[in-house]
Amino acid sequence: MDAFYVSVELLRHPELVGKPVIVSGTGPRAVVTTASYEARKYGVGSAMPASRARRLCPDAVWLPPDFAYYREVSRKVMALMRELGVPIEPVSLDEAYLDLSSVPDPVARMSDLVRRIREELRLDASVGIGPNKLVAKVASDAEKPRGFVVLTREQAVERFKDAPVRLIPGIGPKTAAKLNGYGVKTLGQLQRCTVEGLIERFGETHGRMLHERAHFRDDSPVTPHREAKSRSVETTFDTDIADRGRMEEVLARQAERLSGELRKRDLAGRTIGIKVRHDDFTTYTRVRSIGERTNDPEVIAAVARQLLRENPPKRPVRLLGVRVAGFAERGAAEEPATPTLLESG
DNA sequence: TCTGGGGTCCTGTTCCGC
DNA sequence: TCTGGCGGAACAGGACCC
Repeated sequence: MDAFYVSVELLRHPELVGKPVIVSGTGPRAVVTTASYEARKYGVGSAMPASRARRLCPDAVWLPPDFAYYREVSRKVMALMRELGVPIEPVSLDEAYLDLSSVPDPVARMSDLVRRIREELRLDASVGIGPNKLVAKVASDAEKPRGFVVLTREQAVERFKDAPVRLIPGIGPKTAAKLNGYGVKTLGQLQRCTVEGLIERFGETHGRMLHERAHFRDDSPVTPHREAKSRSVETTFDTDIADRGRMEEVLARQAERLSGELRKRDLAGRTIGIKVRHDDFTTYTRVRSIGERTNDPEVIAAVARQLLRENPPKRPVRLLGVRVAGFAERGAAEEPATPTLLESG
């Protein structure tokens, strides 16, 4: 979906159509969630500190995110997609892969889908069609907004050979900087690297992945349902806190919220963790596994508190978080009861 | 310029039991 | 009784994605 959160907001704020609109939190440490294409002209983009966005585009209209609403609209988009009757892998509220390999005329079906999304939901979408998820993903981004790009693997290799390596999902800032350090800036240059050379510099898995992706080879399946592995709640404070008692109160409240989310989904985990970010952005995490799975707010809070006491922050704290992982194995039978080892674990 | 929140996956290390 | 090797689980951190 194109600029999804902003576009959804424009449905209920039609007077803002054509204006620079930014969906973002309001605090001093907020970042931009989505910017309308008008705002992007000023250089505003996702994940940018809101303070900077405000300087770049002071006249933008600021809206706080309303994820409940976006979820509702997302469900309608996904429902239209599901009418195609093919495997669908939702990636996020605004993105999904469809396995069209069994469909006789995928281009026509996707044209229909985009038209229906536009007519019935008044929203724009971009489509990429290819022999695998990687080609489809890059193609879908290539001509946003309202893009519709169909490519073979060979066409993708040719079309993007002069693009920066960052174009490839999975090549982030660190990998791109490292590649640039070796003089590899474009996908064409990456395509000419030997797999041996990449493995030497990036390790077996990552090196091989870079080589495969440079050539737009990808055999990952469209996975309709994936089990959650962890669930977390974290908070960045408007101003740093140094008081240990206040930190423990925060952890307790987060444990309460997290417990609610877990119970809503009928999840419970054996591994409880905290995350601490100092004022200088150094971050550490600590986890502890306990004897049996839990979603009890008191138990989560007790372990979180214990972890914080055993690993006190060395500087003022800007972020605290709580996480629960280690859910039941998919399809596994209930674990036999084992004693909880809160103290010794 | 000063960096959200919610996730996944991978790697390297350490610990422990056999 | 001590030592060594091995494998799995747990843990910490980092890169990345939307």
